[in-house]
Amino acid sequence: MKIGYPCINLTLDCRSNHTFRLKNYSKERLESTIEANLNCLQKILEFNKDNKILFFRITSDLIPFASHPILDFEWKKHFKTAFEDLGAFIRKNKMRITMHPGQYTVLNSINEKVYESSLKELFYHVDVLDLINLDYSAKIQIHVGGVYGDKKASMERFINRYFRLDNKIKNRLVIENDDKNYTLSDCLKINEKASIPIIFDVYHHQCNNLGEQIKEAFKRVSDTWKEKDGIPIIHYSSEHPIKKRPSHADTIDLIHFKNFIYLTRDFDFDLMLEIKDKEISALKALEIISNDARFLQN
DNA sequence: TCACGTCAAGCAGAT
DNA sequence: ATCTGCTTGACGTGA
Repeated sequence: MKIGYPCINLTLDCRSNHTFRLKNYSKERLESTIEANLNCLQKILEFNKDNKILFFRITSDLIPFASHPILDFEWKKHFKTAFEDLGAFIRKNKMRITMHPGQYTVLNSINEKVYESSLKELFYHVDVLDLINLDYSAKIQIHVGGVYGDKKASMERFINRYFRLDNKIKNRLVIENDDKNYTLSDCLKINEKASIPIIFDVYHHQCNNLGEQIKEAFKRVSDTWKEKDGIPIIHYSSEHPIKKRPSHADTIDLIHFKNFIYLTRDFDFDLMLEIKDKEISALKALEIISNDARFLQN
């Protein structure tokens, strides 16, 4: 079991998600921004290594405007070596990496233009993970998408479009249950047809479910991950103590977390903590699982 | 130097 | 009709 956090490290004084306004776009500005982002990413990974955090989500903002028509800079060629170095570091330290395209990536959109730009965005994410030279356990996770008043048709549209995807994307793409539209049960139905692995988000499930208990859910979800996909990925958060659902907690609730770890003791998985204080909570979680057999076997 | 309106892009649900 | 949340945070203009 590896513990991870998404995109941003709050302890370090650098960010790997620097961007700028489209109206200020220039090749030079893009190059210097990417360079700063890659440098910071390296620092974050070093921090993670030093703190035994072996799971991390790379921000989609790593390359600003990567799928935008304005882009006129060959960033893949230009930063080839930097990506190779990152890859060597990640593989040497047996880290797991994921990426999560934003809310504008909607594979099942009824708007053809949105569908096309979503494909571009998926290729961008694939390019990053391919340049870093990671195996297919490095996943790109998306939600199923929009409902458009007809969930059945929208799920079928997702499946049909999934089948037509380039293998480069299919090898890495996974779906995650969301807090409003597509439940675990919906994702499992899609998996039956498309064999796409499912990231189970425990907190989303709490917000949006058909009554499945955690253990039952873990069993079903684990079966969707094949050998080449790596062990299952689980997303964990708990609800904010004051704000109403679906607000994520500001920091980890240690009692809730201990209970979760105990409940899932029969399963092995990598755990992404979607909690606002990022690595602070990840470090607390690590301490709790430091004597767990699933952690020790890594 | 700092505050605060705005940022490439979608969708659903609440106000 | 407009706002909010989603990975919400970072940019950048104006004072």
